[in-house]
Amino acid sequence: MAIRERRERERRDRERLIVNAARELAEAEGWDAVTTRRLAEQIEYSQPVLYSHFKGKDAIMAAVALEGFAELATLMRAARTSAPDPRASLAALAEAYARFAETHPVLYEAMFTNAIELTFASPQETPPALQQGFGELREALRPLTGDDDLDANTEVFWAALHGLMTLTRGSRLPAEGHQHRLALLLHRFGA
Amino acid sequence: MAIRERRERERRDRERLIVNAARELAEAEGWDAVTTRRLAEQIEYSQPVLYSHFKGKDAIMAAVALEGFAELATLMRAARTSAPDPRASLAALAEAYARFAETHPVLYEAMFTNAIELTFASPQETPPALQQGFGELREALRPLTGDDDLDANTEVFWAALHGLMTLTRGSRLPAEGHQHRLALLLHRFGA
DNA sequence: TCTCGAATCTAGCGTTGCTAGCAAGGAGTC
DNA sequence: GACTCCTTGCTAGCAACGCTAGATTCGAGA
Repeated sequence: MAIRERRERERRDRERLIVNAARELAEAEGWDAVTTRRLAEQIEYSQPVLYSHFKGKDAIMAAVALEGFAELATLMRAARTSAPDPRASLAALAEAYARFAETHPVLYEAMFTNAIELTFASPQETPPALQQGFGELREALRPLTGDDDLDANTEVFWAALHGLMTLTRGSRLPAEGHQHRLALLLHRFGA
Repeated sequence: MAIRERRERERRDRERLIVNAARELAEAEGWDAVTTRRLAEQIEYSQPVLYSHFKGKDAIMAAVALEGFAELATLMRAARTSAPDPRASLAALAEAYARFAETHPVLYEAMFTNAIELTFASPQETPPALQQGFGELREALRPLTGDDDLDANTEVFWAALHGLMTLTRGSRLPAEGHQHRLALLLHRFGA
């Protein structure tokens, strides 16, 4: 009985080990450096062990992405709730979002560019961390845009934020005017 | 003398052959299916020939992307100039942009998600087709936002448009409310 | 007709994600 | 306490990838 529990615990630990190794490797050298061989070496197990935990490399990346969603949601919540008024609230949230994308580019990439494994915009299947993140955005916008079309407005604001970050990261936009662009966007949404 | 010219002409033809094959293959089966082996087979030459034309696979994708920028710029110009007034102009342009991203998802991916080879936002190095596309957006916005911060406003509008398209394409946003979100964005920018 | 250089191919390197099939070792049964 | 059996993890290898070195063919110019 207790043996089974120990095994399950060890298994969970090893799964965390894999996800952590993948994240660290990606943050240090980019996703291209995250190969199944290097991951296996890192966790000191053989390659096939990875496949007893995850369906494939994509699933490992999805697990890392999920971690990212949870962290982003926490950051957004903190930013939103610690601001004195609705305008500052939205500004702080956008700032937190931007900072997250800047300081964790590799994580952001896994969350929004790769990893199509995760389901979005479906109340049943969308991971809670993702729904929570969207919820933070929505609640920050509510006082400024009203309840009409709140979801759609949230989606548009999020898309704009996301567009700014991806285009800047891929040097499609100069890093220079970043803060200014963020301010313009906030202005358009009433903050 | 004339022999040299013929050779150069044949070489250009073959380069076009490569780019066309890459684009067709990508549009038919996605970028993952575009391998140097399949490309070589398609153009009925051996693999190394590809490398006498392009530095590598990335450069071939960049060439396809460049084609996409030219087509997108043309479409945007047509949309912008054929509308009766500034508001309709911006709406038509956004509509054209969205339709392009929807009907050429693979091309759009090469232009904005992959292919970091191209230089953006640099007057000297940025390809003309790209500058022209940005120019269309700017001129469509000018009557509505004024000349203050026109470039930055254009960048924000473009980022929002881009964000909407990428998030929708990766099913991060439901396909359902797409038109509605587009309308909301236009409304925020005065159209 | 011969020579030389350019153009093109064959063959192969190192790496990738992933898997089949074998060996070890502990859990449960008599 | 000995014996199955099943789980667990490993070794080895497959097919495919981007890319390149070196051999080979072929045609232009002397």
